[in-house]
Amino acid sequence: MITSHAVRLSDVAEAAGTSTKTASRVINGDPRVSSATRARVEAEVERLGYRVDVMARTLRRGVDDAIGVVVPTIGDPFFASMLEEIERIALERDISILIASNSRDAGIERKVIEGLLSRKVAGMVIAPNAADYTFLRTIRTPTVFLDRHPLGVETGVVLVDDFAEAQRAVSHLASFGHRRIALVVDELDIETSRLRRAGYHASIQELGLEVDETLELIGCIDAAQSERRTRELMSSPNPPTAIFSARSETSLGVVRALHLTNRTEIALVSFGDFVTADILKPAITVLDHNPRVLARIAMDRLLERLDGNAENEDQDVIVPLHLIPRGSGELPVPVKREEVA
Amino acid sequence: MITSHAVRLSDVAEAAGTSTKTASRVINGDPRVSSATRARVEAEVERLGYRVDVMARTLRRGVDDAIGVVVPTIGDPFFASMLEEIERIALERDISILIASNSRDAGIERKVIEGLLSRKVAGMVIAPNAADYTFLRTIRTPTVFLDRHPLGVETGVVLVDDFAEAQRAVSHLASFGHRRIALVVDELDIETSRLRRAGYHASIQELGLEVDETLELIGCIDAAQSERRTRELMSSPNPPTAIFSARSETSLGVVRALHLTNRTEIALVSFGDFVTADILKPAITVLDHNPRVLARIAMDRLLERLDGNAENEDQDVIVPLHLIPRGSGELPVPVKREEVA
DNA sequence: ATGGCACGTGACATCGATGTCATACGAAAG
DNA sequence: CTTTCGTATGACATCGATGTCACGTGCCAT
Repeated sequence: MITSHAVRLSDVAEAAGTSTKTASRVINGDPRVSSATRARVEAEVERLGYRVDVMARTLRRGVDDAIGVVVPTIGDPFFASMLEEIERIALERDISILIASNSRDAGIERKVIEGLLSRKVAGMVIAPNAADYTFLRTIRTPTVFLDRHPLGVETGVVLVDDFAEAQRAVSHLASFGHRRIALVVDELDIETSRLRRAGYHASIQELGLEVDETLELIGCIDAAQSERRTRELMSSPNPPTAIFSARSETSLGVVRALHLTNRTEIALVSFGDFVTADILKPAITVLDHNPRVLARIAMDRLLERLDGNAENEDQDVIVPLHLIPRGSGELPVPVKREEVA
Repeated sequence: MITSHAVRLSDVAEAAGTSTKTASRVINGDPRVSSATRARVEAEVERLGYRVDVMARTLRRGVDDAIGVVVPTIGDPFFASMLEEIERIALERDISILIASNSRDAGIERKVIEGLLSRKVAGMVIAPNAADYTFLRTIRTPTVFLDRHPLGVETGVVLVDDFAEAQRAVSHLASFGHRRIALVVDELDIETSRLRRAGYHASIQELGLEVDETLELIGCIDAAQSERRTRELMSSPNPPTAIFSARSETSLGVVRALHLTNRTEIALVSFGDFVTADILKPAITVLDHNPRVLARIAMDRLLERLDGNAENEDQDVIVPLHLIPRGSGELPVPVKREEVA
């Protein structure tokens, strides 16, 4: 209670008149302790405010009971929700999690992953950045990858069919007559970016159109970038009539650009939902890329692996998405000025 | 799979033909090592892929070099940004952070804090929940509290003047003629909720009005709650003409309710900005409660304390807010139907 | 020459908890 | 009455890194 925390297990043991080993048995729920001794030890634990030293325990055991989670950025609502869900699940099992972000920097990512490993985490959930994961090839720590395939490691991943879903989104826009459809996407060294762009290309070609590079806004790493680029594009000579934004954070920028320049007649589909998307005018049509669902599946897998079950390790899990039509994706092609005149 | 990371410092030392102690000196940058020895050790570290065992080091040293951060929820964008900023700053100093959330549960919060302590973190940044922190009274671990005063611990806190800022926000609404102003607020066991409500009361009374309890939506813990309650309120016999929402997450619910029921003529000021607040129609007037600023100041304080400097420990830091008028807070009182008729 | 000193080095104990193995005891089996 | 066995317990080594302290060497000042 009112102790400056130097209470060790040996203090408890001494106070209870037993050995540290027996006290250790008690706090670990070992049944081979007489109930009298157990009671005495438990009383002293309570009285002295004993708290196990996780460091010492982990050193001895060789493995912590916490699991590590690595995401590119915590601020991105997509990853924030994912983390929240992972934490919720972990809490149910009474295991704690160590969260680390890497600021989208491969060097930092490696450093934080090595940090987690040197902390001897029981397992890891990683939402990969662009990095090379070859250095993880030899580790034993059960690891589940989320959202993207890791370079250099052969293992199953929990993800969505980026190619097909992107293709569907673009085709959705096309079905309302759009032919000049722009793409707003993050950097192409990210697997999901490449795949979604490929899906965009597939859909364009399916329509019998040529890909117009001026309509591809590549390298939009955040909302600010994508807002700026969208504004530029919209004030160019031949702007698009529809936009496919390949990530919810870029969508925020696109939406901001369109609203602030009063171009909300432009059709838009966002890969990933975001807050207030349903109350904007028009409300934003989205592919509901739900981070909580991914997190849940990933945690199921990890917990299974922690129980020694590695059966499904090599198999991808593909989560299907729903396209939620809310208005922005169903806007028709505006009548051209020339045709009016 | 092949080599588990069993490379110890003694392995390195042996390979370099020296003692573990000297190897330890090398990896810790102790200058009292001949450059020849240093080079040999460093070569072996590289060759063997040695990585220090943080657990062992921390056990021996008695203190980890990571710092712990505790927030109520990671999903709340306010705390997410705060975490991001803290991590950014920590990264600059090359110290890692352990993030733990407590799902707004006092019991869990205590557990996670004890977990961090038993991991011997160098320091903590805590955004307090409703819990009692008396149990922290005796710890030595430098701790900075953020956003709210902790019960049971006398220490300075980095926060905003919730009372005065709330009062200002409500007075702002009143200055546009509003007299029926509703309050949407989280649970009152949270200090910030109580203070912001008190500010609301102060402003109401300043206007010479009575507080109308039916206009107080208390206990809105998330956006869903606040949306539901706002809808109820708006369809009551005598609805307000303006709303003061005391937290950015409740504001999301209010905005959703108003938009989905086409009541966007209702004035609104939000305590705390949120994404897309500036592009809604009307754009939302906010008190810019910026989590990054708080985080930066808190980290400055913590880092200072880690350097042994405890001067300002007892002093609160109060961060002034800016009220950003965007439209929703400047809407006039609509002409009443009776007066029209 | 020699005592002092700085410097590089390593043997050893230590941090706190726990795995291994041995032991003491009483009960059941022969 | 002895052997066997199960149960409760504790002595001790151990996990990996590092603090303590002592030692040996070479150099300088006396």
